[in-house]
Amino acid sequence: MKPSGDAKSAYIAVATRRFAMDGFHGTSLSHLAKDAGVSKQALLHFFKTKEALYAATLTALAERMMQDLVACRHADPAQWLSDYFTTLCQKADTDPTDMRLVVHALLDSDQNARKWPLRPYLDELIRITSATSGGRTAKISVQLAWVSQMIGMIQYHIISVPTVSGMYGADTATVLQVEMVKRIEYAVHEFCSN
Amino acid sequence: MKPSGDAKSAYIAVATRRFAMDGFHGTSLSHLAKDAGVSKQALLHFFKTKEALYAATLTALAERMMQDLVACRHADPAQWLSDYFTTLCQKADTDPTDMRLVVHALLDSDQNARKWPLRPYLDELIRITSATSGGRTAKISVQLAWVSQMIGMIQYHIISVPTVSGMYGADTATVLQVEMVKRIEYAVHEFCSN
DNA sequence: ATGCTAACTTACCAATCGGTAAGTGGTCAA
DNA sequence: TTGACCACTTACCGATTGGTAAGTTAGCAT
Repeated sequence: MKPSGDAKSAYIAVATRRFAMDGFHGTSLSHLAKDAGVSKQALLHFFKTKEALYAATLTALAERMMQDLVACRHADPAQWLSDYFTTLCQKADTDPTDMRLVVHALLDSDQNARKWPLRPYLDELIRITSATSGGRTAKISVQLAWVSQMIGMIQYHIISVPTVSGMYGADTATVLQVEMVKRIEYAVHEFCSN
Repeated sequence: MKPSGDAKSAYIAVATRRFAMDGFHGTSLSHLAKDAGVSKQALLHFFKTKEALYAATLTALAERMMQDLVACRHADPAQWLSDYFTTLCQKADTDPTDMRLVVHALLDSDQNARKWPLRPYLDELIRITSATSGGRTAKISVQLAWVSQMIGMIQYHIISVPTVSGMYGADTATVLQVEMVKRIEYAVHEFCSN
């Protein structure tokens, strides 16, 4: 018998991929079970409801994003932000799972009262921003606005690239990616240096 | 008996609201029928499948967005863009339906081969951008990248405002809105003037 | 009056949904 | 050896899903 933690996190990994692709309502427990190679009651053994499993994937997502952010730590906060946003954009380009999951969760979030697990991640981003020479002068709400504009640009870029490059040709995908990285670096420089 | 066109477009209006709120998979024909005050077979009489009804809402959405864009026509293309993006942002702030529908459609679009109806809208935006003094020099793909960055910022802003202002307090919503409009004007000026 | 068609309705269908109940087989401490 | 526990399975449940079939009703041209 496998140890408990392994199976549980394996189920979360499977659920993460499915929920990111098809959203909460587009994913059924049967599909998840088939993906994981077990019966669907194996999932319900660890997570009492489908909602609970979804919440667990969102919690894991939040931890992952926070770890990625901390992993880019740099003495210069502006460099930290620039590095983080750039690597986030590039990693998401090869695996858009996490970004899709965030956007799906955003679209679902306002009707049910599920608590939003990305608050510490946003708080940390604001903290870094407020440590830059340019961001120091701005109010917290303005920093929040800037931060959510940045991650919004990146996340939207990721979910729209397949469709847009499907319209205008596959070679446009690389242009979109390059332009996004350029805009990130420019925006960080413009906002974070006085 | 009502004329045909009225009922059909009324059903599309109902479906637009529901699909925008809950997405394709989160919306059932029964819910739509209850919203419209008819039996669900009334919907299936006009639209043979749920997918067909969804496609019709997306087509109507595309026409609406194109009309809104054309309605902002201005002699100066940069002013045109600035006006359009700003009014789009403000109208969507009071009624996020269309923006939510676009994002839902984006998340659904890459797996099935449904044709994307917003191509003419994007083309028109690129055409306007290429008419500005600053945009004239850029390649088409770069203009496409900039345009999709702009509408991405706006659409993501709209779908994230409820959640973010739910986290940081209701009064942050106005700050987010004001900062978004400021960023739009700045970005248009920066990209469109040489 | 009659027949045609458009716009529906009621009745029904197999399939699938999330979830419950009751085991089954293996591991491990006592 | 026993009994508890854990990870899981099979069997099953009522509700809901998208969709079909067969009417029903109203307007309208002939």
